[in-house]
Amino acid sequence: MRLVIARCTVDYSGRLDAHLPEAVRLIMVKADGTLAIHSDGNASKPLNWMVSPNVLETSDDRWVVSNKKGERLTITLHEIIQDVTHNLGDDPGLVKDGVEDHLQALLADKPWILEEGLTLIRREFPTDIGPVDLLCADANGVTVAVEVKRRGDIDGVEQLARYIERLDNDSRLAPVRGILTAQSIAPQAIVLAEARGIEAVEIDYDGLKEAEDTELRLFSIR
Amino acid sequence: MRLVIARCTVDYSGRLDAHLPEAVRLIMVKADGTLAIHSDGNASKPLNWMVSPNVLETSDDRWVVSNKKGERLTITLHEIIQDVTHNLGDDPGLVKDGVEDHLQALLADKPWILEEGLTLIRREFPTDIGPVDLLCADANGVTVAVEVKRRGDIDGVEQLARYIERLDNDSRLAPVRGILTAQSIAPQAIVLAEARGIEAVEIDYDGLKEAEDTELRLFSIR
DNA sequence: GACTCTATCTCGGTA
DNA sequence: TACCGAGGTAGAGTC
Repeated sequence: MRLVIARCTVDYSGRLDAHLPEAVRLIMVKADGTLAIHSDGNASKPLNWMVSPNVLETSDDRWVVSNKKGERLTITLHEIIQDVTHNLGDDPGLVKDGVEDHLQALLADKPWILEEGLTLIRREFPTDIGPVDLLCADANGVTVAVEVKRRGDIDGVEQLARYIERLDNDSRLAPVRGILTAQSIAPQAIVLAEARGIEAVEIDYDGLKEAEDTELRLFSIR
Repeated sequence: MRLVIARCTVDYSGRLDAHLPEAVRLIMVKADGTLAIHSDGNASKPLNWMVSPNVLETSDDRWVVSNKKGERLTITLHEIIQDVTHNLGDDPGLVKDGVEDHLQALLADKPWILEEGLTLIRREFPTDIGPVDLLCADANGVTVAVEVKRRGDIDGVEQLARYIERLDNDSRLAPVRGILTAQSIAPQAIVLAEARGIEAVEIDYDGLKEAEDTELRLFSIR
């Protein structure tokens, strides 16, 4: 990683046009070529950037970064205050927990947590307006579309309602019920879900994970 | 701005839980307290971060950043390789061109680009669920609600459908047609728009800008 | 402060 | 590769 502190002006032309007047900024160049220009205040995001893959051409006072899509970032250097390079090496990467995907995987594995007798037909069931998180069948064989969210909001209810509308057009699936499930569901979302005939089910992710671990300890050797 | 290159491990607990194993990384601390941790590759985004306002407590080998919302970032420093601080000063900020607002302004000026005979009634026409980008009348005097996006997605169709539903309640405006317009429109959005009786119109912003410039050259002295 | 909407969103997944 | 949805979205504007 190369870190340059410099007084510079910047022009970007690509998905939009943007210009940065002369000021002192940090220019960060990562090992893969990703370049970012940061100011000191009022934003965690860079002012300007160009992600890898790209081509960087440098002369004494001008850097030009361009990519295949025809985007171009031009940095004019007026004064270089510091210029250091460090080899950071590979990063083992981030370990995340508690996101929607884990919830979905967990519920795909054990749909009966949501409702007794519920069985999985397919995860990410495709429709022409996007995939339904989980398509299931209830104890009576009725199709159930399940939308999994980390947090249940009005958007999630709307999204599920759209899917149900689509699925109901398929005579092999109709009629279709809906369940919105999340770790916590906003009161407004519960109201809207009721109005739409959709069930809202809060689940305890941490509790489930624990149960999962217990089960693993019971049924497998680790 | 303070730049620390250090071998470190990081734990974040807040909107999710995340952990970074030991590795050499860049820790960037901006003047406003915003902190970001970058690796050297494969991402323009920081691995972990905490935006201002926050509180940073530092000891020799441990930094703890926390905020009011109960989020907490813990950095354990195993080896500090470099630690520099620069005062960058205020940044004059970014000048942009080509975003949704420009499209809207352009279409407000020349609504007939979308459909022959279309005239503007009002830009940002208020409803009780938010403003309609452009309210127009077609060649037959029928009200047309126009939603302008840089990119047309399902959300935009829903948004426009909600506005139309609202406007149709106003006997002075009903019946109301809808046009979703964007530089590019997703296939799913086109499907949903058709199902909702909404037209989807792609427009060429660059071409229009050029036409604009030509027109300016023809009709004004610059 | 809470809500809404845009974004050079970024990022990961899948067809 | 392109498209699509999620995000600790961030950030800006409005109420």
